[in-house]
Amino acid sequence: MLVTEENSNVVIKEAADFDISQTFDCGQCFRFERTRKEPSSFKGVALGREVRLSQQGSDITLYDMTKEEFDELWFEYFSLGVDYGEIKEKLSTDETINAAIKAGGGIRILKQELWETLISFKISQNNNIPRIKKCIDSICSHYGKQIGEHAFAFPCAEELARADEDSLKSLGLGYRNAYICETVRKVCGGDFDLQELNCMPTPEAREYLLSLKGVGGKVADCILLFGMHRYEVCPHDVWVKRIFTEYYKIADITEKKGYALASSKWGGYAGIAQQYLFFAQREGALNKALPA
DNA sequence: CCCCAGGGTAGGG
DNA sequence: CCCTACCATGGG
Repeated sequence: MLVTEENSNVVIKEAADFDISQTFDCGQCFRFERTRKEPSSFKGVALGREVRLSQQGSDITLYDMTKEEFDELWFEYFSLGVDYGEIKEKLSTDETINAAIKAGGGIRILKQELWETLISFKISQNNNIPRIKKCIDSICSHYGKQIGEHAFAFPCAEELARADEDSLKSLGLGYRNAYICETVRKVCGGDFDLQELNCMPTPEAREYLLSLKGVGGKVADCILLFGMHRYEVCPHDVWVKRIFTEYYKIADITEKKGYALASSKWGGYAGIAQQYLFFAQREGALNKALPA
């Protein structure tokens, strides 16, 4: 991988194990939209900034960016210091996961902001991805700082606290509105500390997250994986349940059984395995795979 | 009218 | 520990 600055853009050459389409379409983030199919191009907001990027082969261009900014923010955001080749090799233990890696091996787990991840995945419960995106966009355009002509940053807790519950509810959050308001109050009042959360060992961090209304096991795991890079955490969602049942022939999957199975099969990278499987299953790429 | 969506809560065994 | 009704909202 070689990173250079050319004509006010940053260019990553020969980026290994990185496909921006797979990375943005695997359901880990909700604020990037495709602008062109070929070459694959995306536009979105992260870390309080509007980003445009495109990919041709293994080369990726980030527009209107300096090398300094890339080094400071985006190298970590895209997890470019993580060796996914090595991870995939360790995960490659049966036909099903191999098929998933073949389909989504360019996924990188982004290092998203913890606060945004927390609120975003509270919204995700019993909801679909297009509508989750719509809710988050609406929250940002109403309460976030404007950072571009049509771009708004994700609002911090204090900014969200200015919204009364009725105004927030009008954004289509449904019953999740009350959960979000409670978390906003706790964070603003110092009763929930994100810095502290970030420093906790994973089991304690999970328990701490579960103390928030509207955060159950699955949402907590998404926050641990996508906002804190706890790669051993395997979010136990409906798609993974189906995969365990259909391809690994485990009947009556409960949350507990799912965690135990994921941990024994994929160990410290169970969360990354889950991303490959989730993506591949949604793309229909597991159909031809043999049962494990 | 139904079902589903990257589920969680409350309440009961 | 497990099971279930219910929870707003929108799309198919």
